[in-house]
Amino acid sequence: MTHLERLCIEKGLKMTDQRRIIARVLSEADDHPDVESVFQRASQIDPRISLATVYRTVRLFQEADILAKHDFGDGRSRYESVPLEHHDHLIDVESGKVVEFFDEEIEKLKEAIALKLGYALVGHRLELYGTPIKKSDKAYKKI
Amino acid sequence: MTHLERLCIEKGLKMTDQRRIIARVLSEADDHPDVESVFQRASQIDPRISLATVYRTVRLFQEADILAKHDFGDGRSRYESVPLEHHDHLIDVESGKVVEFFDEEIEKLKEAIALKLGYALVGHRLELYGTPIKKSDKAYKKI
DNA sequence: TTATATGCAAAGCTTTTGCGCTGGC
DNA sequence: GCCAGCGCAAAAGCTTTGCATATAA
Repeated sequence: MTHLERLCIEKGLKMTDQRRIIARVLSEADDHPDVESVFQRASQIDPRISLATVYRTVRLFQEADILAKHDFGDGRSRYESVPLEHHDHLIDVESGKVVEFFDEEIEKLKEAIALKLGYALVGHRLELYGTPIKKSDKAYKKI
Repeated sequence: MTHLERLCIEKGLKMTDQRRIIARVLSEADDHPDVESVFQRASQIDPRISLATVYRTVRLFQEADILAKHDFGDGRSRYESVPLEHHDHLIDVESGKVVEFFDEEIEKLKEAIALKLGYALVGHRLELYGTPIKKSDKAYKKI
């Protein structure tokens, strides 16, 4: 049983074949697939699945807080099973590759800034967009 | 002449009545309007304006780097004239209010993290989502 | 059994685009 | 006068939904 399926059961969600398959696809993904990709991967496992169900299921999972929705600026939503430990994303604007990172210091700052403004932090999103540094680049000299 | 119109001229953009009006609406906005809002405000100044032109114009301004596009997770894009100094956003999830803030330390960290990962930072987005802290809240005690 | 989930196709929303007309420069 | 910009309406892309059928509990 996959990680996400276990979480579904813990949340008391009714498990259908479709949900199990979608949970598996999302659990096994090491990228950040959009709905279309999830649908394609799920269809390969079982063609008896519809795009509407994928949309309904990712929404369900999201509302159950076991799936995170991201928007990397390309017009569609991308998904990622809620990781054990939080992380942020750096998007390579040349290749579209997504690099995950975690920085303790920046996490503390987020909390502190919200507090200073009079808010309790309930969510946060940080995305960095960058181009790979090559030795010839000016930026490389900074290192 | 509004701030944004001046920037348009500096960038050498051809100025039509419509662009001037849209620039004015965006310059005078102290919120983060979506295209529909910009269209409505512009229409009040001059009804001879179409939604398509608003879309084309915000895109043009964005490509000229004089307008910033945001996505606060409600399905449409929100716009803000590029501020003199960069800032991030905290979104009040109860009221939808958007608070702008700037934190030197977090800005430096963004750059440093990208560099550490081998990237030159070309863009970044930080949004905090929070609920207002009342004296009765548990979080209030942290202050 | 009974409420809930699914598939299909239609519709909804935001955003883009083709085309003939208008208007800056 | 010419090329870019505009309005209009159609279409495109992502996502949601109505309805009849199927299925988990």
